[in-house]
Amino acid sequence: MQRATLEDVATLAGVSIKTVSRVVNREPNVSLSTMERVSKAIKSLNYQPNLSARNLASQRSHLIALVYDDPSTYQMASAGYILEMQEGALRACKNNHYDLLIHPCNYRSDNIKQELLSLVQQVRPDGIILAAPISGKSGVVKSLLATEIPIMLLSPGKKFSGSYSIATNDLEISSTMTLYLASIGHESIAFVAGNSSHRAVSNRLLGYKKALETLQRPLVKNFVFQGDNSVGSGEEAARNLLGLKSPPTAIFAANDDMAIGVMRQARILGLTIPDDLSIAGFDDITLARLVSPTLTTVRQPLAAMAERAAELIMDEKLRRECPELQIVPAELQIRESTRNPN
Amino acid sequence: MQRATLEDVATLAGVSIKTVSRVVNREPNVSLSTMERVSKAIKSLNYQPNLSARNLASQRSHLIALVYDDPSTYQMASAGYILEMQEGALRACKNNHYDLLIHPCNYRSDNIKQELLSLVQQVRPDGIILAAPISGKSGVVKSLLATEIPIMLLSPGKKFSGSYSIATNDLEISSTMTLYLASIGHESIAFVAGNSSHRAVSNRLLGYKKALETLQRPLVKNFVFQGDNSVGSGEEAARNLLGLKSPPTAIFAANDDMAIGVMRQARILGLTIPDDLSIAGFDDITLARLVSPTLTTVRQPLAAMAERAAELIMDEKLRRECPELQIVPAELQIRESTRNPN
DNA sequence: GTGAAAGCGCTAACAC
DNA sequence: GTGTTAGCGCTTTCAC
Repeated sequence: MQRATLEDVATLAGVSIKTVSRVVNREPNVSLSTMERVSKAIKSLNYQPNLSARNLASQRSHLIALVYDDPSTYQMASAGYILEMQEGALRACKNNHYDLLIHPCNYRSDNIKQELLSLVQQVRPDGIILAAPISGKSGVVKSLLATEIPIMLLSPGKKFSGSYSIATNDLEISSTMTLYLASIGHESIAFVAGNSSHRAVSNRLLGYKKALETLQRPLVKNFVFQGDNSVGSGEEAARNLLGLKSPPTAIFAANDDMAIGVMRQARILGLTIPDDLSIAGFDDITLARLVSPTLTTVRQPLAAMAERAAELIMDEKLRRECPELQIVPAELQIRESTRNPN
Repeated sequence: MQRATLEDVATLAGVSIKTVSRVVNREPNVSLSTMERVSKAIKSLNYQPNLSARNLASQRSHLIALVYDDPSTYQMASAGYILEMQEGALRACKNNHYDLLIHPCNYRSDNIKQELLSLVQQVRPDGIILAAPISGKSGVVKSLLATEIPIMLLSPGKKFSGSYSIATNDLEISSTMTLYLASIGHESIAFVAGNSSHRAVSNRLLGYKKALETLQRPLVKNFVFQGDNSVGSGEEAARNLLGLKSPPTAIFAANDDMAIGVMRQARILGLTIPDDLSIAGFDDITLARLVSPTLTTVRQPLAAMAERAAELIMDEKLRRECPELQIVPAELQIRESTRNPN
């Protein structure tokens, strides 16, 4: 199939290629009649602009690169996350005739910087979206900033001026979850903290603490268990917290994996969820809806965040008008694993 | 950051751009000494070829498009599949300096044909991988064939000459699974058939039948329940099959969702899995390893299939030498949900 | 309102 | 071995 070019269209419509280009790009200064003539020619030849040619001439690729930690190195636990981000980014792309290029890369790899630099310089995406935890790697972000394409950081560990950060209100929503547990009658609420290397995760502990302050309750040291984000550490937390002489009636874990560990261990200890113990998590992983009882948790609007990121890349005006840090609020997902105590 | 061009490198190395081009593309006819000089210049300028320019000139984009049914329309049940395909395709891409562009689209949409045609004509990927069930849509495949880029079909419903198909041995492996169940002592094995619109799924029923022939057992009509690939139809199948006056001791479902439905319903009926009933599925979805007991199933090597597809796109020679239909064998995943009866 | 001409950075075909 | 010359199909600048 021979694809039509601007010139073919121009010849057929009896105008210059520039005029056709104007019509294609919806630029002003075309009379209605010629526009119609050109439109007809475009349709009859089934003309489609060649992206490469357009990119070469205009220095835009109509491509967005989405970069995240390679799930295969993580045993696909993060499948839901990744698809959600892809979905959000794609939604924005489809509305704007952009395409999405995905580029998982190993967080731990040393040459990730070089790898992304190559990606940017060769493919020349119009912007790049970095998902956590890569969005927190200073070296990577900094070297990318030098390429002068818009850098979007999803839930970054820190702020990098020159780039845009899109994050959730981890602290506030964690506070809200804690307050929710209190509101349904829990007097003693424990917290399983996560690996503090991710800034977002440590903010969750701060949210828990803030809620206690709001409630004018003391922070009981024994009620905060330091986990490491793994299911195993959730189990350990449960053994520890439920072994206290006055155990909590609710446990809020900084991520779903740990919450599921808590759930599993609580059941081994003979407790019924949520009758004997309420459990809440954070992240809303796929499994959260599949365990029984289903897990009360916090849902990060990852799709919305990625969509926003993509929109900002595609719209320079929007970008200039918005702050470098934007918050997309998370939401409580109240399910079966929490209810009033006793 | 100003990116270097071939010309910059040529100037610095004191050669023509063609020579630099030769070095970059590892073409022959460059003396060792000039090659070294050029290499040095490339490094010092951190030269990276501009893909758009290369594409425009050479008619290759170093881009592969992966097209699949949009998971958001399916509630993300297929998350595992998609990531596996992406992973496989990406693995091949990384080895060859290609990039991957993903393009989910709604299977049911009417203008999917036009949408993919636009994708191909605008982005000009060097090839396109169509996942099932889109790989079975005649109209789509045919119109894509006209674009003359390599079309790779993953587990297609039919064969389309001119395109390449990469499939698993659904029939044989289903037979193998049935034989396996027989081999551990099951005398009566029921089958839950899936929606026959997908050719692969109906092949599974044929495999079951073939195994019965091999075993010289009669095909009991009541032992084949027609489901629709959903968990709900699995539950229905269980109610039906286990309500028979001589119920089967093993149930093999044509996909994991239905197997999980069977499992759920069997438990409601008071049966213990696998003591009272063995259950096997097909697909090895993420959930298969998460349910308890873990589900015996068949694993399609989706990553390997996608990888192979990508390799064929990137290597024309390979493509010419291989048959249009290639089989990548599936594997039994024996887990906890099957054991000897009684 | 419209068009001519000059590139964007690269590859291809052909000299030398 | 190496260089020269045309483009690839589009946008951009500027003239009309």
